[in-house]
Amino acid sequence: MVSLKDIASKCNVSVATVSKALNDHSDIGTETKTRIREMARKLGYVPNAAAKSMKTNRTHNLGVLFMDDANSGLQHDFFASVLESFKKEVEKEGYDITFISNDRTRPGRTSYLTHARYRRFDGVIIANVHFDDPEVVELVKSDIPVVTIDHIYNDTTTILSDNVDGMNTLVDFVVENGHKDIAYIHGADSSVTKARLVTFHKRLQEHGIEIPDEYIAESPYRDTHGAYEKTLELLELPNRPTCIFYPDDYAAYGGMRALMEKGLKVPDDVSVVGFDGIKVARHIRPRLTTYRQDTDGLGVQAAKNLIDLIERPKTTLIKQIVVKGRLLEGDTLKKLN
Amino acid sequence: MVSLKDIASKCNVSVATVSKALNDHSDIGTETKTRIREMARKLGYVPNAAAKSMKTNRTHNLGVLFMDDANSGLQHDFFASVLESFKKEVEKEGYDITFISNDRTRPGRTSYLTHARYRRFDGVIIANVHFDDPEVVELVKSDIPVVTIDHIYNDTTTILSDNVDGMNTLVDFVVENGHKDIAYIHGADSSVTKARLVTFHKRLQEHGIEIPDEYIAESPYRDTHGAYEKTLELLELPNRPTCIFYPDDYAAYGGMRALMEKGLKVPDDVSVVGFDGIKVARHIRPRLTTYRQDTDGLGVQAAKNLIDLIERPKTTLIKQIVVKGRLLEGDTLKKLN
DNA sequence: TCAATTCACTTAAACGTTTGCGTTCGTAAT
DNA sequence: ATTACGAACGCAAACGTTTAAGTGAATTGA
Repeated sequence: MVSLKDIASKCNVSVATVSKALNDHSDIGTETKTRIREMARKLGYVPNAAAKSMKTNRTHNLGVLFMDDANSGLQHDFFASVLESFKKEVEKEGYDITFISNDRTRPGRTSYLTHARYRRFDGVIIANVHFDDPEVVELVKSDIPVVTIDHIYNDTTTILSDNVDGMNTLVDFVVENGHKDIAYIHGADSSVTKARLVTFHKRLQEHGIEIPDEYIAESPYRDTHGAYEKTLELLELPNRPTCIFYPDDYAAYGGMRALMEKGLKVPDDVSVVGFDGIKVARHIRPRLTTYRQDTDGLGVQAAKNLIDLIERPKTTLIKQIVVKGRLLEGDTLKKLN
Repeated sequence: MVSLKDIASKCNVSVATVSKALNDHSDIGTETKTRIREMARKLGYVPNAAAKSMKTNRTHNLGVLFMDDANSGLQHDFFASVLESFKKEVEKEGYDITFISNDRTRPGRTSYLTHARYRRFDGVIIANVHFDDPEVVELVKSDIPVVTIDHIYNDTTTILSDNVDGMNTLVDFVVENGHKDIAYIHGADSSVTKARLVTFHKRLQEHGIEIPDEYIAESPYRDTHGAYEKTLELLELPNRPTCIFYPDDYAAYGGMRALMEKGLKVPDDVSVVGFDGIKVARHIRPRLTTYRQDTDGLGVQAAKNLIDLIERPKTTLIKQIVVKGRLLEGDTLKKLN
């Protein structure tokens, strides 16, 4: 690998001069600069990120931490989408991204924070984790700039998908279409779930609609089988709901399977509503009626804010940023009026 | 950040001794070792990857290059799955992964190879790119260990999904079920497409089945709309096929939409066969009959081989590794006999 | 008892950068 | 003719490691 030293000796100047020339410092003559740059190009010089980072204390590398229950990792549509747009956005500013390994079982592994320190990440984005995991908390509380997705910590910038708006939008839409008997299979306990569940009840109450307790059930996110089973239970009820909300689109497909097996048509017999707006859902019939989270917006906001936190710490304040999504009208909701 | 120097002065030993103690060299006394390690722990010492890599010329960081036509990036199911298992596998050996940025439009961007050199990746995995892109070729031809997915270069280790076996399996299955009029909407030109297409014709010929040219059409991978349109064209034919092969599962869903809109039932009127076995397909009814590529196997093989190439260059040879998938029997193929 | 060996540690150089400070020199101002 | 100054460049230290070679003391062997 050719280094500054090689260029220096070829050009009969000092290493310092080469460094300054390549970094366009003002105290190097124009003629010398071009001479040096020519030589650098000719020799195929590539700077060494490691050496540079030792002096500058900046790596231009960001850590990514994510890990969900199902261990689906990159196959998690929502997260993959957010990460993809995050990646594109930070690349514009010259940052790379590296995963913080999350294999908790490996012997000799290090904590998330230690891993982040080892690589000297300039900042970290966290999503889809157990936010009360002590290791996650340790990382969040550290001096490393952090942005979280969909979970609020004190003193940490968070990008939130607008779950309140999402649920309000869906409830309004469903009620406008004449539904009153609405069941909700919600996800496992978390701040996201709570926001949606509370909003669900609140908005329906505002519409003057009472939801019996039997209409509320819990099933993990992205668990088609769980949703399938809970749906079957709902169908046993004496007063069957006319519409079922699911924690996410995957779960909705699981529920639809249960309905089909029971000989019920969607949406003629029972309407179905998802949450997420996963890409593939647009290509499958019947198209799912759901709330599409703005994963692009989430990723871009996360990127912009993390970079601000890193590059302009004094003028950047910790904040919560809410990103709205939008209703995706499909074919799984029957108009009752 | 606490460094070796800090530990050294606290322990009244030299920096070298600390380094050796932490790396468990044999020429340090047991008592000293434990004393030093205790202190390191107490001070919260974390090694500096950059400094280490400068001396060792190894970063334990691998580059990932991928980029498809649709720019879907991480949202590409097949690739995301392969990458996920690749990631888990390399993490076992203490490697991290960093994306090689592929934003070709950014001003001041560097080539893939330059980026890889800048970060001093120990190795690189390449998938889903334009393999004839000069920049990709440059990277492949470099001295950096490379493993490619689904594309063969000379002198490069490649992990291949078994497209021949996949197509044979599908053809056999379809023929066994009595189909003779089989159309194939294949993907855009590539080595993968060619392998599948050639096998398609060959195997059918072995079964004594002749496929008219009108039954063969082209539509890009993962393009539901393209598949939709091509399907409509197929349906205009005087002798309608009884079964249609698609380039991938997404395309198959696009095709099914066309069939539904024409009032045709799947599989009663027309059978549909996909290729990929994307996760979500298992949760949607009707379940798609398809060939599930072993993305886990591909990722693991890519990881193992890349690490071999890096760590044991003299005893590792360049090879092509074929990973078989398996038939995923769904509900979209009608038994005609 | 003395040389040879082993043990436990230190020295110092090196990896490739960046950067504050110093030096040299030609030119302009006094 | 002296002083002052800016332009252009070099010096050297520093970042945090690793490692070959060196050193001194204790142990061993004959």
